Amino acid sequence: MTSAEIGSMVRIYRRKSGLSQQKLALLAGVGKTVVFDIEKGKLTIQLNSLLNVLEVLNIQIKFKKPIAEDKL
Amino acid sequence: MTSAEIGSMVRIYRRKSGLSQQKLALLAGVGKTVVFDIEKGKLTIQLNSLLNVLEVLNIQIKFKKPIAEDKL
DNA sequence: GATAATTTACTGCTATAACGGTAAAAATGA
DNA sequence: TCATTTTTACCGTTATAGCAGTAAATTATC
Repeated sequence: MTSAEIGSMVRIYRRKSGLSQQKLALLAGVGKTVVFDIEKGKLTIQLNSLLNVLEVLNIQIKFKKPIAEDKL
Repeated sequence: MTSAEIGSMVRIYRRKSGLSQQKLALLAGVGKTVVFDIEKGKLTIQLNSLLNVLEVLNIQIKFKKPIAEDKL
């Protein structure tokens, strides 16, 4: 999953939610520039900002690990 | 998935990989402080840095979305 | 087509993340 | 136990992300 893919995913689900970038930014507690940057695929945003935006959009992060933790 | 969970996950798989924080930082192209901060659950790290670290550890990010994109 | 809303793009400022260096604390191993 | 490695922590400096403001371009709505 690249940052470009993250960006287009955010855009798709933001629109699906009927939110403008500005409203999403407000709800996520970040500046509108950050939402714009995320959708643009910018790599140098804070994890913080991305997590807040994803939470508003109800998108959960999961990790596909090489080995399950209970096998370690 | 909180940043604290991300942090402990990184720590677990870093150790499993037999890497010190310093070596992981070197491989990921970030400073040792960043690896330390990630494991500590710091929220204000760059997405960039996290993605680089996860890639070294062979951990893939996935997203659980409210609605599949092909249904949109 | 005209109007309004939204997105894209740029700017300067401010806050702060990233960095390497250093050192103390903790863990590891001989 | 002693030595070595690793982790945790703090520091000053530098680079830059985030921010609001603005405006142009694009898209949507009427």
